[in-house]
Amino acid sequence: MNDVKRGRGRPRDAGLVARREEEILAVATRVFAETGYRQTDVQVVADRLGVGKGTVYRYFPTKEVLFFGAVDAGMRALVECIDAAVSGLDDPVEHFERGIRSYLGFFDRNPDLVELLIIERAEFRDREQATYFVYKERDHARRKAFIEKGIASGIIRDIPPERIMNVVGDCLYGAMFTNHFSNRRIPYERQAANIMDLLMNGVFT
Amino acid sequence: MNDVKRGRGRPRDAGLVARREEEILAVATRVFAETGYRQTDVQVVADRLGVGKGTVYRYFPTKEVLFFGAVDAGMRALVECIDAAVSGLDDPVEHFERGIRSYLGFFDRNPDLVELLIIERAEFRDREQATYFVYKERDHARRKAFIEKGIASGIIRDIPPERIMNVVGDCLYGAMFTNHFSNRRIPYERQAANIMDLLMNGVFT
Amino acid sequence: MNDVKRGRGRPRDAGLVARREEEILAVATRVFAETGYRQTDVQVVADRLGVGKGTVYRYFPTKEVLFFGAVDAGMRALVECIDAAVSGLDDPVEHFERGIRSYLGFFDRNPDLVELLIIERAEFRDREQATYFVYKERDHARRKAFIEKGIASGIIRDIPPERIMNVVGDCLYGAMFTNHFSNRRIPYERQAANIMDLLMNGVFT
Amino acid sequence: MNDVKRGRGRPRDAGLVARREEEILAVATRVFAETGYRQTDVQVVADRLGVGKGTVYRYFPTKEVLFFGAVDAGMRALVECIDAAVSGLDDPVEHFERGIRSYLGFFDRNPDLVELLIIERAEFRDREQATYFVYKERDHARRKAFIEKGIASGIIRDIPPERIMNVVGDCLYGAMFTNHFSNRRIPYERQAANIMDLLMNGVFT
DNA sequence: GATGAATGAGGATTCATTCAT
DNA sequence: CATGAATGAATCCTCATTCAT
Repeated sequence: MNDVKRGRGRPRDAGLVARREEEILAVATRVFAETGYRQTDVQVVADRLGVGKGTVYRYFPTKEVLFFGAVDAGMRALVECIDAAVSGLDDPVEHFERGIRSYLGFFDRNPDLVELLIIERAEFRDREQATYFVYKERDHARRKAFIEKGIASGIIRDIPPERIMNVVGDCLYGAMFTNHFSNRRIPYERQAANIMDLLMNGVFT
Repeated sequence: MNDVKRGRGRPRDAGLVARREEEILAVATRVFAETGYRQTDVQVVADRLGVGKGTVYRYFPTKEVLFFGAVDAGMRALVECIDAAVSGLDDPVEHFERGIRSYLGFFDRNPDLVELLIIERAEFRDREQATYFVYKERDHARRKAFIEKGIASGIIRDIPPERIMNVVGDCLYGAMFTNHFSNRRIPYERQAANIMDLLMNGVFT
Repeated sequence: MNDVKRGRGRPRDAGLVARREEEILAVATRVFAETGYRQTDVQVVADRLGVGKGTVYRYFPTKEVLFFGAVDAGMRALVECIDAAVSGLDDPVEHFERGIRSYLGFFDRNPDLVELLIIERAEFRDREQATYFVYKERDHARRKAFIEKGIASGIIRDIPPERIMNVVGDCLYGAMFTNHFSNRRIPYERQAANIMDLLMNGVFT
Repeated sequence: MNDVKRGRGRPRDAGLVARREEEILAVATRVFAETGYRQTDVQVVADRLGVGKGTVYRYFPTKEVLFFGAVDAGMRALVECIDAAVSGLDDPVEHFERGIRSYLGFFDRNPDLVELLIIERAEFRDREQATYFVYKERDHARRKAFIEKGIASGIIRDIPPERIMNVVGDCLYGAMFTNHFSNRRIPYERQAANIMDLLMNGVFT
């Protein structure tokens, strides 16, 4: 942690800064999710942290940066969670289900992130791409390769991978929002199983 | 002073009121979708209509009422569109596909409503239920009966109707948002066909 | 009523106009007293009358004129009431008491006028003189002569008439406001008697 | 993050806050008295103070709070003034006169408070009790006891104390308003003497 | 004459951001 | 470094008045 050349004065403690940032982001996530973007007063974030407003501004130069910091932290955590869940799984079916389950489980435990995603789209209409889709795209190639491998091994039907990715992706995205918005209370494991059931067996006889 | 009923003076024109309301809602839908709720100045709506701000307030007493008027008009149109598309269809499979297709087609032609739905959820976090789900719930029994009939006639697999409704509903909701947010440009007829394909045949072999 | 030269068209019915004006003033008095000047919407006055807003404006060209019309009507009624009560009374003491009693009685029956007087002063700070004092001054000479006569006849103490007029006037003005503002519920006859008692016998032994 | 108590950063200066509040109230009193409540733009108060409008709102969260702050400060000062004038006086007659004189003197020096009292009643018609009467009532018992003592010692006539308090109270209240509204320019010492004269000797012979 | 549709000036309040202490 | 006092741009809504019908 101290490999960097010592400058003059008190050395920066990068770890401290990082910890502070995390604390702030955690509180900001809560407050934004509760109150919305516009309605959130940075003062409230500061109050909840027990620090002065100026301190928050020291770590995040604008409210917007603070907000996107929170969204980003949430999305990073989501990706980590899913990666951890599917890493090392060889069976495509199992991989599929674990991925779905961890996605739903994550949002079940982190409803604030759902709010943040909605808020982001509502407030920052003009951004090229919403953060969610940035992360989604980043992983696109990997997921595609996974599907192609499943097709090659004869486990997945030989149809355009994009078609599968789209439908499954939409289904999860929709489930995540619907769970949160309509207060639907299916345990996420069962919900994942239900989705898998339809993906395996279809709707019709 | 009590002969108001005689109808002296300028008569009220109920038709005028209705027409005005529609015009205003149409413009408001555009402006809210472009600008967001908070960022939208009612003055801008008035300007685009070429009327004074007071006039807008004559018809819609608050900005919030105006906004919900727009959302509601949009949802009513959606419901009408789908109803028209599936009315008189007996074959469950055809009914299913037509429903999906008209849903996707409607939002494809009315991207502003997608924005409005997002904005509503982001700004009016505390509402009991978002308008979309109010409308969805209103139709719940009918859709369920439809599925049950399909099961009874052996065309739809004999699994809990709710499970099908949830997965299909989430899939469409997710598709609608994803199309709009990630600027996905699949023709809606093909997208409907893709979804139907997976619902009929599943993902796996 | 028709002595004026007939003009062309339907002759003006001065009586009708006057009656209409009175009706409007009566309602306006109520509404202003209830709601205050600024907060009063002329539309509300019109609504309560069951006429269009334009009609009110036909009779009173501005809200301000309407308000002062109401105040003036009230003050005219007060003066009439007191005049009627004291006319023909020769005994100064009785005259005094009757005047006080009718003043208090009038405001007791017309609390709206109290509000109007307050409102006038609060809203029209810059007027040369509030209506109440215009009317008061108009009667000044007569009251002074009355006191002087009482002094001359040895019934009233020989002190400057102004002193008596001031103290008694202030006492009544204060009583009128205080009755209304602090919801004091002494019957006005008794209150008049109490005031007379102190004016006759003083406070101290 | 929890060491706020250590007092890092710019310390709060309680004295500064109090001083600021006083300054603001002083200016607000002037402006409200000049302009009225509704007509007063808080911006004007800020301008006269040479600060931003936001600063005024820092200290007084709404215009209404600001207004009542001004009224209250005025009434507090009145009470203090009278208390100081009569403290330590044993002779009831002297006490009486000093009280009256200091009341009239105070309002003579503080005409803005007269305006504020009127404005309060005109704008806040629906309040349980106007500030003036709140303060008056607060002192009721003390004044009553004073009168009763005077009666017991044979200096004040043995009549219901309330009667005396009412008449004298109304007389002062009316004098205060009348002085201000009709621009009456009697020196307050003489006015107090005049009132005392009538209270001692009555009007009639 | 009567009506009510249209207008737009006017004013309270919030809150992101800066910067002196 | 940390703080919080100060700022002012931004925006909703009301309502007197006008005038076409």
